[in-house]
Amino acid sequence: MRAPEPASGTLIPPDLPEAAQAPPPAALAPVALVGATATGKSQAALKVASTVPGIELVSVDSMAVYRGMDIGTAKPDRAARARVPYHLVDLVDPSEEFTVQQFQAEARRVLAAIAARGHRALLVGGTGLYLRSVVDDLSFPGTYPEVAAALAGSLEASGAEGSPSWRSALEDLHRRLAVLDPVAAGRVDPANRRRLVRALEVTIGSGRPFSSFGPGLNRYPPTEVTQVGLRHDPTDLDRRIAGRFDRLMELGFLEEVRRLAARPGGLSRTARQALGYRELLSHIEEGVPLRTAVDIAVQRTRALARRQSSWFRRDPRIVWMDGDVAGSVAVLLGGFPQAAATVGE
RNA sequence: GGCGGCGUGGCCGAGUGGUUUAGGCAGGGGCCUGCAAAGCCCCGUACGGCGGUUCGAUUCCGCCCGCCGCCU
Repeated sequence: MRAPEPASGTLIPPDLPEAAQAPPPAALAPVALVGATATGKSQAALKVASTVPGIELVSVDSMAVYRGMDIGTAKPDRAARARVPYHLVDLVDPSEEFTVQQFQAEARRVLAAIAARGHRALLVGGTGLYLRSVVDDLSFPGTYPEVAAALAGSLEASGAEGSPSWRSALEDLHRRLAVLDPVAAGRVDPANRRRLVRALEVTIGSGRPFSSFGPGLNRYPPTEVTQVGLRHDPTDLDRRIAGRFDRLMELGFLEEVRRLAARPGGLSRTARQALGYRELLSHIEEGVPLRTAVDIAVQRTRALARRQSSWFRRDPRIVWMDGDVAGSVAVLLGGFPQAAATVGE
């Protein structure tokens, strides 16, 4: 009898979804478990990792990379992480900025190490772009801060954000991109300042069209990574989200945010946009009523879940399952139903 | 009981006697190669009820209903 395993007779669904019957991927190729927030991915992954030998978990979560942001990101606790290798969490200090680029580099390193050990990686997480960066081995163009600053500066100088002159300046930028890189211009929404500036930054900075760095994200080439999507009834998921937030508050989420905010470096631009942190920060720093902050956080989390579902839904390579996926994933990873069932007894 | 005010789409909230019937939030859909738990785009003919005035009423008048305030 193993202490951490709750009694469960449903570890293995009687019918294995198609994924389990699909041609087996390369022996050691990673498997990914994806889905919206609060869907139970991490729990399922931990379950799998504790039943199938040689599995190492790799988090694919843009916010769990920050040290000290534990409660709000619902990181597995110390005990769980002691039992199962859990990578790509606690990579940087919350006062530092972090981007896909770094994530990808770390992921490559970790995945190589896992393979070298003869182990198998189970990627778990809900940050779509981060996952794509490893699944599709995207190559990100570099960054050209001076160019970006100049572009941003010209926009700022044109007037207040949203003003007519500002809008026309934005249109000018899009026209400029259309000349330098028509393909990219076609992909970037003229109103999306951030994407627009980025495409221009790369094109001008590198001297190569932004679009030449990749086909875009709406191409889904074959990959050796088997991706399993965990789906949930939307109403049920909303309930889980609200319930989970209450639980996080009870665990001392507010205190965690206070502590982080009080640190010398505070929270970086990227770290402070984490859901829950952002809203709780508005309570701490701007006096927004706690109740309001919490309500907003829950609402925004629902919105996030929708965006995540929408993102993953588009990827035709993902095999969807609902309910208890741990058993199926275990099989996929080479575990045996009997073994898992025995542990679950 | 009297007097006054209010009653707008799920919520908040402008407004007008008659071209496209504000806006915000929530909700739904979609997008995306360096902030991605972020960012961006699209989607809503609603004016409490019944009469009246009017060529035409959500907007004016009357009554009714409901809410709020004050008075007795």
